[in-house]
Amino acid sequence: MSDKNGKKSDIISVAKAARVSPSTVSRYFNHPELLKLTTRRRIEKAVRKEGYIRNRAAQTIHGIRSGTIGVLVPTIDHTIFAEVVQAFSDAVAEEGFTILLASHGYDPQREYAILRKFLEHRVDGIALTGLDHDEAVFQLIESQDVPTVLMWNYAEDSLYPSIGADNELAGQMISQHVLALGHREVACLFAPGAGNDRAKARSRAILNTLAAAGVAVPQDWQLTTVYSVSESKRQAFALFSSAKRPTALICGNDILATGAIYAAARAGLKLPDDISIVGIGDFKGSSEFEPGLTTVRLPARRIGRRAGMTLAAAIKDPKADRTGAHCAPELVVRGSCRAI
Amino acid sequence: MSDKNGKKSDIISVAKAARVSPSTVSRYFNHPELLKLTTRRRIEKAVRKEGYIRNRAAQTIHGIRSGTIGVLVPTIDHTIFAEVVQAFSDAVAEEGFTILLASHGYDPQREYAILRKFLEHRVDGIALTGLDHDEAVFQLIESQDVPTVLMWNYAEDSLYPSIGADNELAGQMISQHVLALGHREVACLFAPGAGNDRAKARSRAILNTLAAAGVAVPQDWQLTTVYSVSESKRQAFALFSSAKRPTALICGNDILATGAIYAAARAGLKLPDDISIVGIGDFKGSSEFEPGLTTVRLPARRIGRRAGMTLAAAIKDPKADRTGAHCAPELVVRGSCRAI
DNA sequence: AATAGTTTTGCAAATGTTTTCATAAATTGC
DNA sequence: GCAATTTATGAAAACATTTGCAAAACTATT
Repeated sequence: MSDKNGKKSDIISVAKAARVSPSTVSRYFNHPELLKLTTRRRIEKAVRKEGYIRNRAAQTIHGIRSGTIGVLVPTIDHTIFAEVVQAFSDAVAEEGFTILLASHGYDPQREYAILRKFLEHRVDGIALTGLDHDEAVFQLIESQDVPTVLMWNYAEDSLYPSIGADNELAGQMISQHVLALGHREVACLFAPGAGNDRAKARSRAILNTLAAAGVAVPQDWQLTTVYSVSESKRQAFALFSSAKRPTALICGNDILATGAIYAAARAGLKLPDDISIVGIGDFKGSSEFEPGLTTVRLPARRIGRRAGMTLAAAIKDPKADRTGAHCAPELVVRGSCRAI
Repeated sequence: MSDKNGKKSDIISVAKAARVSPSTVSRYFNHPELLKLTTRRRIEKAVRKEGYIRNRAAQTIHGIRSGTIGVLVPTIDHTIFAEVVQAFSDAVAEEGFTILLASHGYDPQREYAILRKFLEHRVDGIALTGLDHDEAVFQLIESQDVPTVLMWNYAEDSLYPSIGADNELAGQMISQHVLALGHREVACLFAPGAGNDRAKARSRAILNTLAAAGVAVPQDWQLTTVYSVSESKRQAFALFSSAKRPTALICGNDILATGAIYAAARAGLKLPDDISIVGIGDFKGSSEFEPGLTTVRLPARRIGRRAGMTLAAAIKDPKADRTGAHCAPELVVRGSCRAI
């Protein structure tokens, strides 16, 4: 706001320094091609001298885009979301947008409150995580009609363009693989479904696919644990220490699988001879375990990038293609699951 | 901007609906205690009916704070930064701020450009990662005098309040531990120091501490690798497969150590009997390995939270205490490093 | 050198708020 | 029931810009 002399530097002070009118300075930034080369130079010098920095807030009240996009994720510090956010941010940065980032911790109330905040800032677009959201959330978006995308999960009939993987399909793929390898004694380790349609879709699909093949997962082999290596390690360890052990453990995501792998090590079980473990996600590092984790890749970076590009396009051109995109999951077979 | 009827809804339309003047509506939001209860009710109803959402952009040009803080990290999708950002975001959210997040990928040019963007948005505060930045960056901050904190690394004499761990000390601590356990054949695996004062400080301290104890690390045992499990695994595997093996490997951070651990598994080496491996960071999950990773904890969450609180305080009260804070690193001894 | 045409610039209104100051309304004391 | 306070509201200026329109400054043409 102030240059080295402490004077505030606005478009007017620049205009004075360049001996032109404020309008001309405005044009210098917004339509430079309308200016004579010499005035352009003069203004450039004045801008530098005054240390002037454009004020987007003042532009925004003229209906000009704010250049911000609100990104709302459950938590930032989970590999998956961090990757999506990184890719998203990079993609929209190329188009000149900056992201407002917030996390709601799976709390619908907070999600609504944050969304309101985003709208107060007059974000040009909104990216939410997952398909399911409070009715109030959708109403708010509808009423303000801000371009919106839903990331991470994919469904053809989602309310807003969804860009992500079909989590149901992912669950199906991994269980089919496990079945194909001959496993019939299968346990599951899921993330809690509350406020998390991705987790819900996966566990549903896994259980259904197994059931369809005649494999029923007993109640005490259906474990649920928060998204955390240590928690899943504890749970899996308990499972492995019990009298009857499954031949395979299907985990709702790779983090859970990581915990399970460590639990197996602690329990003295060798992968994949003593126990098969699979995950969903193919997070950074999942390929590096010894043996590598068999999983279903959900292309986080691709999703983030694509979501960002779609949203940026929708903002720049309201008539742009607003259909979602399915970033197909992909079975990645490594050494952690063997045939029986 | 528009309610369900497509009419734009601003403070004036609300005023009309409530049959009061715009000033009164403004007061309803900013100084509700000045209003009569009945008018307050009337306005409340009108706001709801019109679906009005405050416009921070319009407030901001009145010199009112924008309610945003610019956070600039090298990359978002590395555990450490994700954790810091999460904690930071939570802390400032409590004070009503939303973060503008961007990553520069260790490119000073981009850092400067992003900073400018932040300032265009009239952020109320800025959080940068690390102590070292381009002269231009500091000049820009200086000229706009925006409250600023430097996160992650700590130094008493930093240009702006720094809140983080003393990375030099961390490097010292881990190498002292390794030395104390009797290791003399020590190899190192560092992250590249370019544009990364944290990495630089650590490797410097490690080498110095070892040297001071009379342990010289031969050139071909000083490995450098990008921040990636797969890369460090490759490098460590090469090291472990060579004719002469060190008794201990000190890694610049836990991610690198993770790769090294997998490399050991692949090379058929048992931890800690055949090789000792240590890291720096104590990232999520480092405790769960079998055996757990001996490392130096850098309290990411505490740093993020503290940085957020300090910055928020500095914004709200320009005379607030602006000294940094040292979140001391802490040696965490687990099973991955044994005495010789 | 005058005219017509084109390019460049400035004026003034507009944007959505906040805030100061003044006025109107309500409350109190008598 | 009236003046003196106190409280609640409105009018208008201010904030930092953009933009439509008109005026001024150039160029090209004759």
